[in-house]
Amino acid sequence: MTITSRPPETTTTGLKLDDYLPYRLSVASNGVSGLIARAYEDRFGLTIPQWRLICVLAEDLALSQGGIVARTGMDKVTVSRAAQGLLKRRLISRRDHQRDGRSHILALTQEGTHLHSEIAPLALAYEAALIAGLAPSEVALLKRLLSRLQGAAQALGG
Amino acid sequence: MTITSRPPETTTTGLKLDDYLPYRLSVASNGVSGLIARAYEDRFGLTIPQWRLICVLAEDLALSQGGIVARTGMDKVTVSRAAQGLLKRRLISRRDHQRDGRSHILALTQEGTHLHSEIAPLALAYEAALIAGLAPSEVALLKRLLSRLQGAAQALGG
DNA sequence: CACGCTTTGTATCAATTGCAACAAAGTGGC
DNA sequence: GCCACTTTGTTGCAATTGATACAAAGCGTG
Repeated sequence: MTITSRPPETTTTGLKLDDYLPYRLSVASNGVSGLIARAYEDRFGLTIPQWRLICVLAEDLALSQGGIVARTGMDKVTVSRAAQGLLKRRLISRRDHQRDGRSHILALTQEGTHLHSEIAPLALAYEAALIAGLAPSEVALLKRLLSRLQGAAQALGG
Repeated sequence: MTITSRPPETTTTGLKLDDYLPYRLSVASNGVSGLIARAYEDRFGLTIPQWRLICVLAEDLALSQGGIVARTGMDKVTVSRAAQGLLKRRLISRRDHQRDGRSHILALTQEGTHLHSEIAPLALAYEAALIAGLAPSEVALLKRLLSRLQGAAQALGG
C-alpha cells in the first residue's frame, strides 16, 4: 500500500527506496505476476511456466525443450518440469527427434490448442485491464524501456 | 537471448508472448533483480529483503516490523527473517516498544548505517548503468507507468 | 571404431518462499 | 475485571526454485 506519510529523512546518500528503479520494477512485476499466476492456477490449474510453454508452442508449433529455453530464457529444469506436467494432462505431445535420440519435439495436442484458445482471451483481457487508461504510445514506450533494461542487465551481469 | 528469427505464426488469437506485457515485465524484472541480488550477496552477504530493510531504516530511522510491512508490502515472515539475520550481524538493533509488549522497534546500528552508506553508491551506480542512454523524462515516465501497473494489479486482484 | 568432448534432458539437493497455525499481548463490551 | 476478538511476530510445513551432478546420446579427431 505504501500509505504512510514519510516525514524524516536522514540519508545523505540520495538513495530513496520508493524512487529506486530496481525496487519499483520488482514490486510492480510481483504484483502483476501474482495476479496472473493466481488466475491461471485457479481457473485452469496451470503454473506460469506451463502457461509459457503453451504460448510458445502455440506460436512456434513445435520445439525441443532446448529450443524453448533459447526462446524464453527459462531455466532448462523449469522447462523440463513444466513439460512433464503438461504431458500428464495430455496438453502437449512428445515425438522423438529423428536425428537426435536425446531430444524430443514438443507440440500442442488438440486439447492443448483448445485450452490455449480458451485462455488467450482472458490473458489479453488482463493485459487490457492493466493498461487501461494508458495511451498506446505510452505502452509502446514502456515495452521498449523494459527491453532496454533487460538488455542492460544482461550486459552487466549475465 | 531470444535470438531466433520467428517464421511461422499459427495464432488466430493475437497473443504473442514477446509482446505480452506481463511477460515482458517479468523477464525484465527477473533480469534486473538477479543482477542486483548477486551483487549484494557476493559483496556484502545481504539478501534482497535484508537490503530493503536497511534502506527503509536508513530513510525512516526506526520502525516496527509491522511498519516495515506497511511501508514495503513485503510479507511479514520475510521481514521477520530478514530482521533476524541483520540482528545476528548487529546491523540493526531492537528495542522494546514501551506501550506494546509484542512489538519491537528496529533501527540501524552504527555499523548498519555505515554499511548502508557503503552500499548506496553501488546501488545508485547500478541504477545509473541500467538507465544509461535513457532520457530523464523517459525514466520518469517509466516509473509512473510502473506505479500505474502496480496499482491496477492490486485493484484487480487484492 | 575408439576415445574424449559437447549437448540434451532428468534427478538430487539445499535454499527460499509464503501460507497457516500458533503464542503472547492488547482492546473492548458487558 | 472477565471473556471474546484483534494484532504482532515467530514457527512449522509444504511447494517452488535453481545449481549441481548425472545418464544418455551425438560429434569429431585420429
